Amino acid sequence: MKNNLTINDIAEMANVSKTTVSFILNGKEGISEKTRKKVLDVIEQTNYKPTLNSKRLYFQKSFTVAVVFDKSVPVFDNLFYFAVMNALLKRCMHYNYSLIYSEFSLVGDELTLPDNILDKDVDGLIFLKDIPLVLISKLHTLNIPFVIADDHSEHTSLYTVKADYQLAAYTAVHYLIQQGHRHIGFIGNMNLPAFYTQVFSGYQKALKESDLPLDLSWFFDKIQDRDTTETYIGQMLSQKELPTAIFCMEDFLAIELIRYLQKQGVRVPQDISVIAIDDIIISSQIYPSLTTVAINNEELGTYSIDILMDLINKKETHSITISSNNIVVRESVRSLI
Amino acid sequence: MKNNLTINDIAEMANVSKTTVSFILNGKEGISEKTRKKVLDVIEQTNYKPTLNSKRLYFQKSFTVAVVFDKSVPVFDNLFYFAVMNALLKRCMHYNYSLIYSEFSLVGDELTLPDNILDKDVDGLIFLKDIPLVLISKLHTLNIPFVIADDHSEHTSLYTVKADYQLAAYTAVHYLIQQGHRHIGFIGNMNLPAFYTQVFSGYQKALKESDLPLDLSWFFDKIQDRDTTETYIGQMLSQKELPTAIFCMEDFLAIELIRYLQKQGVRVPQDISVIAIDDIIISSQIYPSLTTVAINNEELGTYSIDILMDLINKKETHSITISSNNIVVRESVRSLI
DNA sequence: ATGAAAGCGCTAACAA
DNA sequence: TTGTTAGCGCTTTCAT
Repeated sequence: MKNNLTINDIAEMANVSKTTVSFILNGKEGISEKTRKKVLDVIEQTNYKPTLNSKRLYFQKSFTVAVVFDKSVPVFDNLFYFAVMNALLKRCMHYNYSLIYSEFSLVGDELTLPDNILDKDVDGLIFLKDIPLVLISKLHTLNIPFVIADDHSEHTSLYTVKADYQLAAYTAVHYLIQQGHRHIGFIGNMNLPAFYTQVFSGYQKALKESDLPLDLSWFFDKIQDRDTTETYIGQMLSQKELPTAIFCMEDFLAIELIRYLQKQGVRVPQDISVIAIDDIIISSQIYPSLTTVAINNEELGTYSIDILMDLINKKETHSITISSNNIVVRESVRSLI
Repeated sequence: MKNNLTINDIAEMANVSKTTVSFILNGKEGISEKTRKKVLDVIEQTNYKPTLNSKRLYFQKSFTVAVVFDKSVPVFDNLFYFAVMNALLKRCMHYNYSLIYSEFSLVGDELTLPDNILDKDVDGLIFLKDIPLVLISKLHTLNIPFVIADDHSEHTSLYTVKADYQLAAYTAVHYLIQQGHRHIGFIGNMNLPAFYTQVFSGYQKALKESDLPLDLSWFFDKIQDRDTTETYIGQMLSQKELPTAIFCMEDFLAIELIRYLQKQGVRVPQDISVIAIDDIIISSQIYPSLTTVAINNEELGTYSIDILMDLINKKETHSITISSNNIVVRESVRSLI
């Protein structure tokens, strides 16, 4: 039961040269059916598997890509991206690539990348969500191909897979209006300006379409963390008139909002409806479960790898934006009609 | 700016042999300070990095380990393990190993493993949670080292890192008793018999210690999925007398329980307190946030890699059980005293 | 249609 | 203390 058969062993056993074996393994032309069968028989019997390490050396490639998380982002905020990872993995397997799990950090202006990236021991990188400029330029000097999945920036020189968040926001707010809501609040943050702009524009478009005004007393776009969330929600709840529904830029904001409303004795959706964008794992697990616009993380992952493979193989390729109007109706929105 | 410097280039530039360069790179003895400095200068100037691919071939190792998820387990149930992954990654980097993200599936008796495992393109594997017997024997015939993190089985021949769930359960229930609870329900499942046994024993021990009886009308250990959860909780709520607190085997059961109780208008913790084991990410995000016994996923990950490295390097090693009595007090338990 | 031989970038036994 | 040399297991060019 020796397990370390090499191509030489197979060649010997089949009475051919290793070139022949190699040709057969790689499906090349110019081998007679007879020898092909003979060799394949030996391979079958011995259960021989060529090792990748020789190929890696010969081709100067590692046949791995890394998905690189931002270490400074709390794991909770990354929930959305864990779903993407499964799509990445699936697509990598399709290309016979391995997917390595990795992370970078940027504290102050101190950028840290793992050794396997610095040593160029990966053929390409996938980032999730916008990445800082210093990282982009570092990657350019390293000359390593990368794709940003769920990018929100407006860089046109990068390879990205984006979701259409304007459409997603429009879809969410339009749904609220359909359900009879006329007083619709907004909760968001401006951490990612381009993202904010898209979402706000979708929100605004839906309001305008139905001749609804934008009421600033229910409009909070400077949420930073849990504390500011509480402060702003507190402010909103102290108004004489409350919105009947609140649109949140991201599920995780909505989850915090719901948590806070419940804490204050406000019932969701009886008193206030809540809707958001993303459809992260836990949105279906909280009470009330969250009505939201799903972002197709399967597509996000699949296209990212496709583009990255094109880059690795020096093929022509291009960025993609996926449509995002798939509303997932759950319990957090009440119908007023 | 040619990027593909090899050890030969460095040797040439420093006027030494590549052996010398190799020795210096690997910190071997027997090189004069003078040449060492000379070579290191060249390396510094050129920013030369040896590529791993040659080493991989020479050492017949890939310098990667894979963390292998069970594909059939819903992502939500894996939330606990995503936290472990960060510890795995950190420890892998410490050993200069890459961590590849991977999965297996077992449908019926059809076991599927990814090619990079079958081709032995990883040096070792980490599994999270108990794995099926067919997989264990497959791994043995493949002759690939593996460690099971958070195993609950009683196999003594495997390398595992376990948490002390008996202690965790005892800690949780003891805490409830300390808070004045005398009527404590139990919700769990028997999917993993050994796990169940441990947890039940901890629950029982805490009750017995305070001379509290085990009331079977509040005892449900056959939870399967959401539907059975609802059924059983329904049964429990229809009793004339209710427990003041419920202990759940896992956070995710507790989260479902809370969701269901709220749906029925039962307030947590005013009407019923809830406590569990795990401390998954979302337990702090729901309302009320969940009081639970944390399992130290940092240790779980770190020790798993340590053991795996010992196995890979053919060093003597042994399984570990980590202590687990760290209670995280949040909002879901009410004090009765 | 098949084989001989060189080489990918390292490590390490052996020689000097 | 340093250099020469032979691999590690593949792919591929060039002969035959």
